[in-house]
Amino acid sequence: MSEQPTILYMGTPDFAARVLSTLLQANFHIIAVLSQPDKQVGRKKVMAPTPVKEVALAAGLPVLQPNKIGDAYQEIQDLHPDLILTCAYGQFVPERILQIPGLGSFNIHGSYLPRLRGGAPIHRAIWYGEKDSGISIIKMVKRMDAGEILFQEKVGIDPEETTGTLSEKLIQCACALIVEKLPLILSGDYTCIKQIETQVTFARNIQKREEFIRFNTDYQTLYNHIRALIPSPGGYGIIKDTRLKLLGIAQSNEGTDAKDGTLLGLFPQGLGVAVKNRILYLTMVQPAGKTAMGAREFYAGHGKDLLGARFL
RNA sequence: CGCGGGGUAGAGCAGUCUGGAAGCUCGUCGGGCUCAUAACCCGGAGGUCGUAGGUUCAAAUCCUUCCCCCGCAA
Repeated sequence: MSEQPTILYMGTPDFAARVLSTLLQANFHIIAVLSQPDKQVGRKKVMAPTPVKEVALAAGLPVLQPNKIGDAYQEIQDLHPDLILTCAYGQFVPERILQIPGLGSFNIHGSYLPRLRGGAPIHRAIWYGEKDSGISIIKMVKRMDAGEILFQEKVGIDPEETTGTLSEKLIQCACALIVEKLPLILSGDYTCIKQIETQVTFARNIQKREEFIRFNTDYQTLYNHIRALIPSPGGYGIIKDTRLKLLGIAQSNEGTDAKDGTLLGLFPQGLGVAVKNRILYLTMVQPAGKTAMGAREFYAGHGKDLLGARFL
């Protein structure tokens, strides 16, 4: 047991927590975990541990949460990790830290690199209408997600995929891949492939203002935009001064003469909205101040006021 | 003390300002109509109006307590 190389794991959100759980279950020798600092969450200002921290604490692992990772340089060095593994940590890791472990520093990234480097690869994959994405295990270098690729695996994206469903697929892929390949990495049994720079694309983090959905855009673009934000952070449209989160949608081929954004009524498939002379169905919706509800429920309470009204 | 919306029938809402018989759209149950229906018609069941107290002849409605849910912002 103690002969195994030691691993320092760095991660923050649920995605990284699931991977950590899997690694622990597979008995890899993780000696400590780095995660983003706890932050106040919600209206009550409750300090919430990050998902990775929760898993780590449950496993009895020490957790470091420096505001700036550089602040923890000494502690990291004192841990003498043989290897650093990151997965959606949320901070840029400086070179001097990457160089600490003898076996190197590696990152699990939620895209098929070199496509979609950056912080929101899952959201962007759907937003950009990609047909597939994947998981890549790469060497960490100075530039974000630019290191050489050790292993990667593709994951298909269905036409009706959302960020939620794709995340689940990618998590499972990541868990399987890292459990299979980590032993090879620990033993140095791998080859590196340089990323082809001409094929690089970027997946910037989602900005607040990108959560606002306008209904006067191209049908497919709008559809991709909305499903990319499901379930989180959730895109919203504005109709009659009311903010409506759009949490479930479906395409259709049915036509309509109504202007873009017109709420056509309740159909078996959901609330019909006109977009470029085609109907888009809203199946799950959340008015500001309310809990999420299905199309039928929303229509029961608000239908008569909003029939014929238009989203901006 | 960050800003704000809300808790009324199984669901979603109106009613609260200007106290005075519990309403709307659905669902559900029963019946009818139709070649047919997540269509239409008729009828029924179902609510101590979040909690606790106060004011009043009378409280969903006014005052106060507490609990819970959510949007924004961070």
